[in-house]
Amino acid sequence: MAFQIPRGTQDILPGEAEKWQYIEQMARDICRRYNYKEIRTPIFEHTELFLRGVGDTTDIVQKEMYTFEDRGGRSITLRPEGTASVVRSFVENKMYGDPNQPIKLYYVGPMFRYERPQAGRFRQFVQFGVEALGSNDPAIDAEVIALAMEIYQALGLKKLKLVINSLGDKESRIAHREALVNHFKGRIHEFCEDCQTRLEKNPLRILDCKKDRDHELMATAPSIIDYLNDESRHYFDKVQMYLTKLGVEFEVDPRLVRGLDYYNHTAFEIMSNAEGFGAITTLCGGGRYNGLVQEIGGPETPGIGFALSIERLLAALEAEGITLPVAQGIDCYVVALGEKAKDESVVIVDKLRKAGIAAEKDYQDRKVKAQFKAADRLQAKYVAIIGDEELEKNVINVKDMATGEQVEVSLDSFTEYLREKLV
RNA sequence: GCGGCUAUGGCGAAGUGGUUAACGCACCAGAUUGUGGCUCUGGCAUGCGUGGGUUCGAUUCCCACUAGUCGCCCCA
Repeated sequence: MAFQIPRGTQDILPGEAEKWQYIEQMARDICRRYNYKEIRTPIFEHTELFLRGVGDTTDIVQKEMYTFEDRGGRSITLRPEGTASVVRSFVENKMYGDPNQPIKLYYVGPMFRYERPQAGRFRQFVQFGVEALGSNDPAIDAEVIALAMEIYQALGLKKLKLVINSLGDKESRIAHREALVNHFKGRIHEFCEDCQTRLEKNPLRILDCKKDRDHELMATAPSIIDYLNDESRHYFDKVQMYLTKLGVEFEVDPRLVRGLDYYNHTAFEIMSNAEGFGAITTLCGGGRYNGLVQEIGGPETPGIGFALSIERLLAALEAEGITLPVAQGIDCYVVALGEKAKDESVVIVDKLRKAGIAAEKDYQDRKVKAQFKAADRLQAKYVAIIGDEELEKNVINVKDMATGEQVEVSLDSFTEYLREKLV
């Protein structure tokens, strides 16, 4: 093959693209009802934004960002996620000055990560996300979570699990981190190499380790929940209270963590329980990031949001055997016989189309039989047959493909006739 | 960045170190010179991911590359 699609990317072909449209439309509609407005930001940003937003401490940034130099020598990065850009725009456009607080935004679009493709992971993938900036009310946390759940439920997914946790505020996090380090420090040599580096870099991640899962120190490790100060505890309680009031079922998982410093308080993930879903079960991740706006150069502004991948959403739908109600067939296929009729058929389909009817005709010079087959393949509800006989009488034969019934209709009233039939 | 497995027509899938590379689906044509979904008949890969190498000869053996897939690392 001469050309191949770049690694980790995919073509979304007709048949598949309709599902994307359906999902995006559903998400947009839910956002409209929750009063979240769309924001469109560029697909690339100055690398510095992500270094700041995501944190350059980890080697992830070096390893997994799609970074390159443009012709002007600037370091550019294809956005790996949506939040940094949204916050940048929030600050740059001074949305913090808008009287309509909180600012509630959503976005859909491609994101890029330079990683080895595997199940549910691509180099270009599409995320849908929302961000609510400017409110410190636990009710907005619950709202954001409920919105995410509603998207999945509206699409018919049943096998969902919502887990939430609180990372507390800075004070709580520091206390917890210290406790973790003390807990593992003495016997860290009993753990895997990764965990030994994690102790320094990110002790929270030790709790996630698959290899050392059964180590006795794991079960007794200090839980963040026990280190929440009164304010954080209270905040978390309120979030749970609101979720319960909203009828959103959840599970508290103290092991659910977020690596970056500006994350605090609420963290949540929505996972799929569906069988045969593979190693990756997380569909959606979100949390509160009260430090981020300031980090990006804006005034101290609280924020919370989530992002979900459409690819994984589709995989979850597949795993649950859900078929989206996407329209496929056309309304009418016009079969033409003979030169004159063929010329006339061009005008006939045009009339149908302008009347709002999805119509198609043959362009391959096929015989009648083949034209019918084509109509069948296109799942045409009706086939209209026009030939010399019909032309002479100024009529057209209309066949209902489901029943096989065929009636003769005057050419003048044909469009109207079909329109009534299709209602 | 690391490891396992894989790569044959539009799709699925057999196969062999040596004349014409099974079969199924789809598609096209005919049986039915103006009517689909069923049936029958016929057609449809100068080539077996790409590039090298071994060999008298490779789709089949070896190497590299590319891609897919599963997993590791990590997951903002």
